[in-house]
Amino acid sequence: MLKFHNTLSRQIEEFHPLDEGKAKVYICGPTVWNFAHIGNFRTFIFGDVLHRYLKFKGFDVTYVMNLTDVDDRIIDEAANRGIGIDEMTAPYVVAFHEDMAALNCLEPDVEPRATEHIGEMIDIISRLLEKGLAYESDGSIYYRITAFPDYGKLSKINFEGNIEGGSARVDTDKYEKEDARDFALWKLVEDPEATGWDAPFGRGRPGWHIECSAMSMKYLGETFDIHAGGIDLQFPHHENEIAQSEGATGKPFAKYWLHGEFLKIDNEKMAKSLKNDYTFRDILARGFSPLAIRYLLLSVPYGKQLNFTFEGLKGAESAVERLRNFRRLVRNSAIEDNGEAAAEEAAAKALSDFESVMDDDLNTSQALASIHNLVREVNSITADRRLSPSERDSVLSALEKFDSVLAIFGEDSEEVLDEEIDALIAEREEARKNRDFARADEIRDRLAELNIILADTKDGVRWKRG
RNA sequence: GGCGGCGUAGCCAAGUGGUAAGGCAGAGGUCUGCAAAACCUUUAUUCAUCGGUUCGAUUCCGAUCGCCGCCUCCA
Repeated sequence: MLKFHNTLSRQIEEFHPLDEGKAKVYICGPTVWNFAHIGNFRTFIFGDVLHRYLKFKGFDVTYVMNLTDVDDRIIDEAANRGIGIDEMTAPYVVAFHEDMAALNCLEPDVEPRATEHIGEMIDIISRLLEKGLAYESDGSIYYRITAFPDYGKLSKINFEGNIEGGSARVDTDKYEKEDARDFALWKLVEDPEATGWDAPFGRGRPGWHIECSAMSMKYLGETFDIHAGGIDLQFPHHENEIAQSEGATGKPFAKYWLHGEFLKIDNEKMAKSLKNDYTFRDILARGFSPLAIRYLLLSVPYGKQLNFTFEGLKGAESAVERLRNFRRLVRNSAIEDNGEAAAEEAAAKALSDFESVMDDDLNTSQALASIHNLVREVNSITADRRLSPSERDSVLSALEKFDSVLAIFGEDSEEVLDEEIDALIAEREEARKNRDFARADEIRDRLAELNIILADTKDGVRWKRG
């Protein structure tokens, strides 16, 4: 039974989420105005694991990730350059897709953009106006928080202490708002030259939060299962989404809220000023593989801060390589119909461990441990004897299942023996038999230049591409 | 000022009221012509500090120190 530890979900136990075999998931995606940094990808990779695990559990999943392309920074920069918003964001959208693909993330079922859902946003704002949950002031539209008593239940924010405490910066001067906490749903654009959209309540631009209410409900319904995103979005973004959506529909919005915690870099916060806000591309340029990056980002459960270091990334690289070697060795291992089943039992145990820890709020840390345990056990077995056919099949099948969720093994390059390589290996074997080790090593070096790494085992010569 | 999280071996870290997963790195060994890979053994009487509750706490409570986050459209 899949459980999440989010506090809000515990408060709404009357829900029976995921009980109809369907899972509807919305995750707040990137603002497509630059290359996303590695911290963003932690959240997106966690979202991907959620997506994959729900499928693993047999749910019919609808996974929606939005691309935020309505943002004053984007709109104004596009206007400065005299190009459209789409043209402005296109390179970053392409880059984002490339990065996500490199990180083995499944494509979302829907990837809606804010610019294409202005009409839906206007509809929600109109409903809020009708219900008295929104009001017009100086041509802009604001949400009336005093009319939504549940406000603050997600982030458990205490406004009284906050505001009286003196450190909360709520700009009361800028607009004529009824309450300092009220937020913009629609921002009036007075300059006819400036980019804006027409609405019954005036020409303007949508507030930041309304897009996610509009797009999530359009594709998933007024009540859906899981809403995910980075922890920083919890307040005010997600709090405001709840207020807008539940205010407009009168129905519960998302049943579960999952927030990806922040990354620390070398135990410091990630910040532009510290110059440690690496993009995925920066890290690739340092020679690390996407698989290792994915592995490292999954090595700590999503709800905990993760200390990202390049030393840790090297470790992840080794760990991934070990897993890949293991799969290759099992796949190529000689088998023997010996009726043994110890490895089969280990595989079954590992799978059941994997599922029970993943069920517990997606504990990827322990999920990885269950895989490593299997590796160690099967390696011990194969050191002594050959696997039985059913042992080998069950181990390979378990690995496939693990990887359908974690996606850390990567593609297995089919080891088709080129005739040239084949001939060289045969020649080397001949040389070794004749104890002409100089020649044997020469051939091994030659193959190494071709990026072929040899391994002599008692079952014959193995090779892999380096 | 308000709210929340964290502090576990050299490093990254999981976890639990009953006596510490996993990975990386290190050390020794097996195997090998040498390597590589793999395997075995090995690294925390101890989980920031000080008190309290308990038969028993790393795990619960309180205090202290340190770090991080949200309250600023930064994942």
